This record gives sequence, structure tokens and C-alpha cells, in this order.
Amino acid sequence: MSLSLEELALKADVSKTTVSLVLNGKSSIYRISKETENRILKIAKEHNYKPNSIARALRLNKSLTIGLIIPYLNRHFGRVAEVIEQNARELGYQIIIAVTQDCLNTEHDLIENLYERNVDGLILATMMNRDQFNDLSSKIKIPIVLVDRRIDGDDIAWVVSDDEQGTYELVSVLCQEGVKDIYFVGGIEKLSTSIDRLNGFKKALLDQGVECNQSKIQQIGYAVADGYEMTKNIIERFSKTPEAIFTSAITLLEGLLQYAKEHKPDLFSYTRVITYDDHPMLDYLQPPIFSVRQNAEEIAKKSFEIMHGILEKNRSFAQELIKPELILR
Amino acid sequence: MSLSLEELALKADVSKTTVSLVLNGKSSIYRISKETENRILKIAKEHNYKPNSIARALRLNKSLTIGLIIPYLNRHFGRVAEVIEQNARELGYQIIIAVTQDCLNTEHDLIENLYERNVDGLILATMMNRDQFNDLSSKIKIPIVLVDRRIDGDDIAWVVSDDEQGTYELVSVLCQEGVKDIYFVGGIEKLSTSIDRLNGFKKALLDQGVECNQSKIQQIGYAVADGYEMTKNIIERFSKTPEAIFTSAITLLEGLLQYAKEHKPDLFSYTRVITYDDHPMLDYLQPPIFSVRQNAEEIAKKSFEIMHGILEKNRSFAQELIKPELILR
DNA sequence: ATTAAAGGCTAAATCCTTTTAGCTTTTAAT
DNA sequence: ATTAAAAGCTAAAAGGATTTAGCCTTTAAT
Repeated sequence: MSLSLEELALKADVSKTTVSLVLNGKSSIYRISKETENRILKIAKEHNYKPNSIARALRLNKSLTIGLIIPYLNRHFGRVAEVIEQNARELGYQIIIAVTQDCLNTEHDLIENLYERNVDGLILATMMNRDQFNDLSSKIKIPIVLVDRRIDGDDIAWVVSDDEQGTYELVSVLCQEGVKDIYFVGGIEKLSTSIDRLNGFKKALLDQGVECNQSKIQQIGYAVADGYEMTKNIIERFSKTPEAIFTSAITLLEGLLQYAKEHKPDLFSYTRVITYDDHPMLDYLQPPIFSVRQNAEEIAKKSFEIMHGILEKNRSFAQELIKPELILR
Repeated sequence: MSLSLEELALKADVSKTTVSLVLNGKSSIYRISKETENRILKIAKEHNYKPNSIARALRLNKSLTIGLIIPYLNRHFGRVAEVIEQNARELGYQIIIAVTQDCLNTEHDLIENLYERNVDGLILATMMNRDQFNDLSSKIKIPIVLVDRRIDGDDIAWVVSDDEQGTYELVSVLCQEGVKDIYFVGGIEKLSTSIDRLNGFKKALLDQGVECNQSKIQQIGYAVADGYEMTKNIIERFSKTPEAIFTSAITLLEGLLQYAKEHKPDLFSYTRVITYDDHPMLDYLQPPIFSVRQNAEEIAKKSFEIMHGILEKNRSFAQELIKPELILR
């Protein structure tokens, strides 16, 4: 590594205290003479001095490190992570990343792990419910900002896409075209993403005077295989020719496509498919699939902003609902 | 945080040295009595003692942290990062991630940054050439493993996909079908990914007795916009109806699709498109696009394995060429 | 000439762990 | 009864930065 404070002090012929004070901009408070100050600054620059971040973290109890815990590094979360990292870097923070694969136990382990590693805060796409989160908060004395998935509560910081509104708008478009028989292919039932998307779905049907049948709603999980399974259920158990299917995540759409390819190549000739999450290739499917694009960049930006506000500006928690964008093709 | 060694020592009525020795499994070496040992272990467990990782890192000069520097967190690198993280975690390491956006200066800054942050090693998808890398290596005294993009040299550790072979096989398939007029839509000219893919391309043509015309080769960059641009060039400057186009990355294919959609909706009726990188949605394009799937999981696994070998098993560098998989639809 | 204030800097403690060198007590050997 | 060896433990240093309390010197005021 580079030189230590002590070595600099030796070269400048002062104590390391003086060097530290100067480099931390406290010269005038401690009445270090201009001459000494300049000498030290010059030597520090010459040797490209950088304080040892570990020693600093130990002394200051502040590692300038944020833990980011997300289910996967897929397109959506990858982009979120990317933008969080860029924003964090600009303000001197580093991101330690960890993926849960949507496993609650893994999530718990990771939180504990990162906490013990002295991260200054956690940005978290959580699977926890309110009680589990409260348990955690009482143990963990660093700020937590939820991202992508929220937990109800006035004192919990989160940034999520407006899933209900996004779904509402997308489904409404279909209803307005006269489509009535729409299936809901959902994710993990207890997560806000799934709850909100389902609420948006129901609300759209209600407002458009379409009957909402419970049998048209499934929520197995967010994996590709889950999308396959739910599509299979629809086709094989409920309707050979469903009028429309809404997949509540791009992975579920992938599952649907896979099923269609294997067992139902003509699915698109009588079924309209719409999906939450966007992907550029959706443009090239026939017929094109309407979608809702989450603003990953904004979600990322806000979540780090809130974290930073808590850590350095004494702000308290905040909540942000980010508008998604309807993409009609 | 949790208790400190000193507090534990107080409770166990021994010195903190003793506690440390016991917890580090050195009881017998230092002849700590079984009774004392058990007492300490019990108290430590009761209080769920975890050593402060920062203090440990300072003392041991080892942070159990690996820096991962990649251009983007897109599908490919996202998956690589995900698997590296999982492998690392199992062995007690944490991953600090940073994205360069394929900017060399950013890459340099990030390397320096992470190095100063005392990461134990760097896994790097680099844009550097041999000279730049040598410069860096002389300054930076931690192991570096290149991933995805290699630099020639016997003493450089890397793990990359066998880009030449993958491209060779894919392009050969097309040639064997009698296609002769194939355009190469390439990435960043100086990177091994681009060089190797171009070599594979040329070799396939040569082996199949197809003439390779320099004007059919373009290398602008890996961004979607670059793919758009190169496709535009082909269509507008060389051939209104190219027989085939090979895009050397999925992003470039996206650019091609975008151009086709806007200006050439019938492109696929006379042009075969093949691409490096795979995506599940390629199955559903008409006609389906042949591709080469990189084994991101294996790339990730090997690269951390090499890093770990260097850090903990005194192994030296190693190089791995990972076989990609041809996907013909 | 004395005292107070200002100027200029530093010793030492602190954060927490690991590790070296060595101290004290007990046991065994002669 | 000595002496040597073994048993059982610990003080203190080290790692590198920050920060508090305060020391010494010079200048200004009375």
C-alpha cells in the first residue's frame, strides 16, 4: 500500500497528529502555521498519500460501504445495482453485493453477514414480512432502505415502482379493447410486488366492469419454471384458448413462451399476452407484447439518495413510489 | 455491534489474549486448560461473539474482500457476478462490485479505488492492453484474475469463453448451409473478445472456402447503438439484401433488431441472422436466430477458484478457456 | 517585570484483534 | 532439596488513523 501517516510525519519532520490534522482540513482550528501546512500538503501529494481505509474504518466506526442484497442479478436488479454503484461511488461509498435467490434464510444470513462486516447501511430487496423486519430492525443498528419490495409501516424507508398503478394502466388498456377473459400469472404471494400488481389487476377489471374470477388468478413464484407451470395450468385446466394472459414479471413471460413453444405454438393467434417488466426483444415478437417498464435508474438513484441522506445528512427515512412507463407496441 | 474480545475476557475472567487464542483454535498450542477453553467457548457462544472484521483486517492485512470490476451488470456479467458472489461467500469472501461502462479511465480509477480499499484481489473484465496491464501490475501488489477478456502473456491469470471456437462453429454451420455472403458486426476492436470472434469468423470462412471480404467486417463497439449503426452501414452502403449477418454480442443484435424494425421490417425474409451470446427470447423470433451461449456459471466459478487458489493455497496464476454451447433453433 | 493570551504543535489514548515473548506456578526428576 | 521442565496464562506491541487534552514558546497587555 502507500505510505502511512507516520512515514509522512517523519519526512515532514512533524508529528503524525499534525499531518492528520492538516490532511483533514483542521489546520486553522489547531493553528498549524501556513508554512507547515503547505509543506505537509506538498509531501503528501508527492507521495500520493491515501489514508488506509481499514484503519480509518476502525477508528471512525464507518466503513463507507453499503450492502446491497437482492434476489438475482437479472436485467432489472442488475441495472438497479449498476446505478446504485455509480451513485454511491460518486459520494465515496462502495457497494458490497449479495444475492439471495429469493430464499428467506439466505437473506437472513446475508444481512447478518454484511452487518458483521461493518457495512454502514443496507439496501434490501426483502422477502421479510413486517414482523420479521421488526425483529431484524431491533437487532441491527444501521439504516435499511428497502428497494423494489416494500413493507407497510410509517417508519420504514423504501423505494418501489408503482406496481399497482402500472398494472392498472396496462390491464385497463386491454379491457378497453374489449378483452374480458384475462388470466393473472403472479409471483410470490406475500411480496408487495405481487400484492400490488394483483390489486392493480383487480381494480382495472372492476373499473372496466369486467368480472374477476378467482380461478383466473395464480401465484406460484417468480421463476421461469413457475411461469411455465402457471401457463400450463391455464391451458390444461381452464381454457384451451384464453383470451388474454398477464404475466406479472418478465421471467414468468419467459416461462409462458417456453410452454407455448413446446405445447401451444399457435397460442398467440388467439391469446393476447401482456406483461410486467419490459425487454427490448418484446418489440420483435409477433404479435408484440404490451408491457410496463420499471424505471430501474430512478429506483436506484432514489434508494441510494435516501440511504445517503440518513447516513450523512441526518435525514430520516423516506418513501418513494416510482412511476413505471406503459409500453404499447 | 456485538461484544468485543475485551468484554468477553472480563466475563470469562481471563485476559483477552486467552480468549483470542481459544477462539482461534490455539488452545492446545498455548496450553490453555480444557476447563478454561470450554468456559470461554460457552460464553462466546452465549453472547454470539463475532470478531470485528475491520479490526481483524487491520491486524492481518487481509480484508476477505474481492473487487469485481466489469463493464456492465447486463445479463451475461450479471450472471457472472451472481455466481462469483455465491462461490466467494461460501469461502468467507465478500464481493465489492464496480462497473466501468467500458471506459478505460473509469477502469483505472476503479482499480486504484478498490486497491486502496484493501481488497485482497481483483477480478477484472479489462479494457487494458498488455502494456497498460504491466504498468498496473507493477504498482498493485494483489492478485488479478482477468475474466471474459484476456491479455496475452504467460504470467497472466484469466478465464474466458472460447470465443474463437464458438464463433468458428456457429459461422461454419451457416457456411455449410451454403451461405456465402456473411457480414461481421463486431465490438471493440482491441479486446480479445472481438479479436477472437473475428478470428473464428475468418477461419470458418477460410475452411469452408468462402471468400472473406474486408468490407464485410465492422468493429465499432458493443453498445446497442453501435449495432444499429453497423447494421445501417451494411444495408445502406453495401447490400440492400445481405445474405447473412453475424452480430458478435447480444447488444449488437438488439441494435440490429431496432434498425430492422424501423427501416427494414422484412429483413428476416432474406437475411439469416446469427449471434454471439444467447437469450431465451431468441427462441421466439421468426425465424429463430442461431446463437452461441457462453457458460457464465463456469466462467464465474473458475475465476473465483483461481483467485482463491492464489490467495489461500499458494497456487500461481492459471488460464482457462471455457467451452461455449452452440444453440441451433 | 509580570501575567495573560495567543500561537504552534504533540503525546497518548482509542478503535479491536492477533501474536510474540515471557512470567508465574506446579510437577517431575535427581 | 534443588533444578529443570511443563503447565497455564498474560502484558504489550503492532496495525494506521483520529482526536483530546495539554505542553511549550512567543507576543501583547498592564
